[in-house]
Amino acid sequence: MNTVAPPKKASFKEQMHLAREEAIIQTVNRLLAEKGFESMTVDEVAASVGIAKASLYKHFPSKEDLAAAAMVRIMQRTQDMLVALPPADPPMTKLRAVVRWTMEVQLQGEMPSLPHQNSTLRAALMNNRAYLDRLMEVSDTLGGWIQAAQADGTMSSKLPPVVVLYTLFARACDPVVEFLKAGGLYSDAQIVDFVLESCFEGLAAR
Amino acid sequence: MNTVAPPKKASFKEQMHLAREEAIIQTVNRLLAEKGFESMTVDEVAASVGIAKASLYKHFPSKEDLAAAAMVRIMQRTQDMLVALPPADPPMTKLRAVVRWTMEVQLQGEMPSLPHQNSTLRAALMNNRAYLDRLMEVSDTLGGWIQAAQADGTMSSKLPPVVVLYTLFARACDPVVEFLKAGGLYSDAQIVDFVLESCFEGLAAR
DNA sequence: GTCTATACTAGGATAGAC
DNA sequence: GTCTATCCTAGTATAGAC
Repeated sequence: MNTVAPPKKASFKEQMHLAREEAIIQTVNRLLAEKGFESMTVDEVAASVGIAKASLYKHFPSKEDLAAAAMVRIMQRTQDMLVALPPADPPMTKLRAVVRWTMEVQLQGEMPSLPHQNSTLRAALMNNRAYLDRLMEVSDTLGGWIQAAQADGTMSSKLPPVVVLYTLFARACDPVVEFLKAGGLYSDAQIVDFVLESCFEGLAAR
Repeated sequence: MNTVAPPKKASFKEQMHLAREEAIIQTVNRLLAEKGFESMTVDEVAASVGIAKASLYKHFPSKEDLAAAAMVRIMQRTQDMLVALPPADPPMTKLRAVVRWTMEVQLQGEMPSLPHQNSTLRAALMNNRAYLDRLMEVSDTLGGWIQAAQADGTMSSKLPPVVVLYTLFARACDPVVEFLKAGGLYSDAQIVDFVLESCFEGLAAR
């Protein structure tokens, strides 16, 4: 008996494996948001997850891969958020919702900060297919909405779409959010509203 | 003879000393802009300046002090720029000029990036009187202009002045500039115009 | 105040037992 | 695939001669 491999048990084991990796990635994500790639240490990740450092390296072959996995995950979450938006909404409404969402993630301390120009992480990401694919799809989706919004007259046509795209991406790591949060004068909801206002309406009076 | 200390020679020596330190700070400034505090190494600084690492440590007692000196210098440059603006210009004009200047500095590769939340540099700066004094004076000057611009109706009054202040500061390290520069599609002048446009006029059509 | 040489430590990665 | 123990490089900082 039992000459046939039991698929359920294998699947269970695999699920445990994936759950563990998910826990790791979540921790890495938080630490990346908190201190950035360079200041985050693998010891710290291991301690925070509650496993030995060597075990971490069984899951991910390097610190860069560890961080890249977290970056892929946030990109995936972004993609999921995009497809969950009401398709019937006008493009400008969807773009505002996107920025709002990224700032909420940031306020939760779950938005990993951009790797710096020279970072080894940047290089790793530029060779990471999973990351680049998601980044490209997100860019395409947003790019389409930007062009549509410019076409229907709700978005300024003075800026090339790529400039708008980068400007929206930049809001995901806007230090203004962090500063206002640290100041403690305003609620999270107010901070989101302020940054949205400055982003879309501008600083000059209308 | 020569019982009186020769002030000229002492001054010359001191000037050499200051010139050397200025060269160091300039190098540090560039490296901070290029790679950030964590990725910048003291070896690299020493090599780039062309002196031995131990000599560096005669000038500055630690890597943090080294970086802090560069941060003080950029703050000083900012202060100097502010006082050089035509006093008769309307406040909104001056604020635009400030943002334009910070972006030009960034495009020159001379704008050190903000230290991350958890960075040891951040802690050092928060204990650095020279830095904090300059930061506060710059903030006060800009804050005054912001209130004046809101009062004369050229700047939106929907945002608290401190939010506007942080938003302007954030433009000094806006990743949009870096991205557009890396893209190579636009000239420096165009990049500056685009970011200024998005910052003051906003993304929504007017 | 500059150098060469070196001490010391943090931190990324691995060996090898279970 | 988890652990403990260890390796080893990179990088901050210092000693000591000139």
